[in-house]
Amino acid sequence: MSTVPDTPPRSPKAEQTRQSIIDAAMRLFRTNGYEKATMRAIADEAGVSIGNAYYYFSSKEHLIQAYYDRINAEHAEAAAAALAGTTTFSERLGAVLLAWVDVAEPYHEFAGKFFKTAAEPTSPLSPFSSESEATRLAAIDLHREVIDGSDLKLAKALRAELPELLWLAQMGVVLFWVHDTSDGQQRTRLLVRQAVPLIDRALRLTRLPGVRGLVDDVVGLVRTIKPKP
Amino acid sequence: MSTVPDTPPRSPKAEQTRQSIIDAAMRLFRTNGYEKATMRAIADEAGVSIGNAYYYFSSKEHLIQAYYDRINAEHAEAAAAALAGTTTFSERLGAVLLAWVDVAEPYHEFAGKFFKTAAEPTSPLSPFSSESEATRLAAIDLHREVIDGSDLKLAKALRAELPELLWLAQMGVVLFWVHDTSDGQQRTRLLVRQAVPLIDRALRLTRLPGVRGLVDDVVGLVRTIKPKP
DNA sequence: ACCAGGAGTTGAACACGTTCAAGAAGGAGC
DNA sequence: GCTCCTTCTTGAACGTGTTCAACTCCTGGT
Repeated sequence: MSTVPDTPPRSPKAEQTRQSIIDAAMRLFRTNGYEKATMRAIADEAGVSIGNAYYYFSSKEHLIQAYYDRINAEHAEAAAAALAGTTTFSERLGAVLLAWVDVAEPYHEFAGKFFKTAAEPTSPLSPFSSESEATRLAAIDLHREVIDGSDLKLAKALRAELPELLWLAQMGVVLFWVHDTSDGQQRTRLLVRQAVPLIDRALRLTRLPGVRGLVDDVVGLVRTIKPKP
Repeated sequence: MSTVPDTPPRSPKAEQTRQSIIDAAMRLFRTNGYEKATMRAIADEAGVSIGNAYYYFSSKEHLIQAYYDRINAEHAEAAAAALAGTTTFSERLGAVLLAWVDVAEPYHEFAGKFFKTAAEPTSPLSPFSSESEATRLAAIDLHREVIDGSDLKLAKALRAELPELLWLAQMGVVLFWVHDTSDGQQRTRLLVRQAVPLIDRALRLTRLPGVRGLVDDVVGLVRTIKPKP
């Protein structure tokens, strides 16, 4: 769930300091927003020196990662709860996506700033970066669970790639969400509610004679394009 | 084509200074990269003071806009040339997308920095922003031309929305491209070459009995979700 | 010619993220 | 106790993007 710490914890004391810095950062991000929460202010709030904050987190961006992890952890929990008792694919996918919108809602205000940072390919916060691999794989696994616990019948090849594709779709939802200025991000919820049944129908169509070959080729393309061999 | 300048030009002299700053920035971005090209260095190269550079461009990010405009202008030209003489949809779409990759190649190194700026929803550089509407509409029109000049036969509703959807696909290519670290962005070119025929096939499948209803609903969803009325 | 007022220009100053040389604290082996 | 080494901690200092009060220059009106 949690990504690899910047520096491996050595003593309990050190781990405690590490946590207090994260807590301070969380508090200030929430109350003051991203820009106002300077490294000096965070270090101050945590009762340590600036240099010490940098001893544990090699950059401000790395500090934000803790924030990301928290959202992801909350989502994993909320999604698990929402998945319990649902069996249809539509219900399950919708539950997971809407759970994310719910969990992320309090963070929407600064989400733009976070997004900006995460968008840069070299940033450790990028959803495609190696630093966030653990988080990414966990999220993909969640979608695998969505599929496995459902009634969906698919060709083996597609079934194998689908979790990653659904995760990509989720990233699309996030992109839409970040730009969504509607009250309570209603438009994003509308998008999810309407798109999910369509995805369901589309997936069930993949077994159609004329469509099948195309799907195989799409899967082949995905495999060609995916991360380095 | 060109977006609104940060400050409206007053005197010819001022416009000249403005241009010399852009030129200096271009030169330093190319030779030194984004971070090394400091505002002080740019101002120095342009023969003006730091404060003066900020008089014309309210931030370093705003300087990038000039780059954005240049890429778009070059692409429009290259795409028009590449489209001449092609008739099949695959050829035409591929030509436009590959032309973009070609045009953008020299800028790939610091594209991540540009992307970071453009990712923030409130940024005028965001491809979804109202400030970049003119550029966006021009790009969408380019895709309309791709379709209109081709042999593709589609339902009217889909045909109407397709240019925007293709533009969205192009944004997806850009996203992939930004993260593509392969030599000369070969992987992006591979993606385009392989994905284009698949898009072609998928579009031709939309007339299939079982698929048709789904496509109609997707078009309906797109219309529901699109920008505010 | 003069003036008023806006356009254009300047560089010192500010706050920020980050680095680093220096030191303090802690523990393992003796 | 002492020594040595690693872990942990410090704050001054650096370079950056950006701001701003003050300045000069230019232009139109009289």
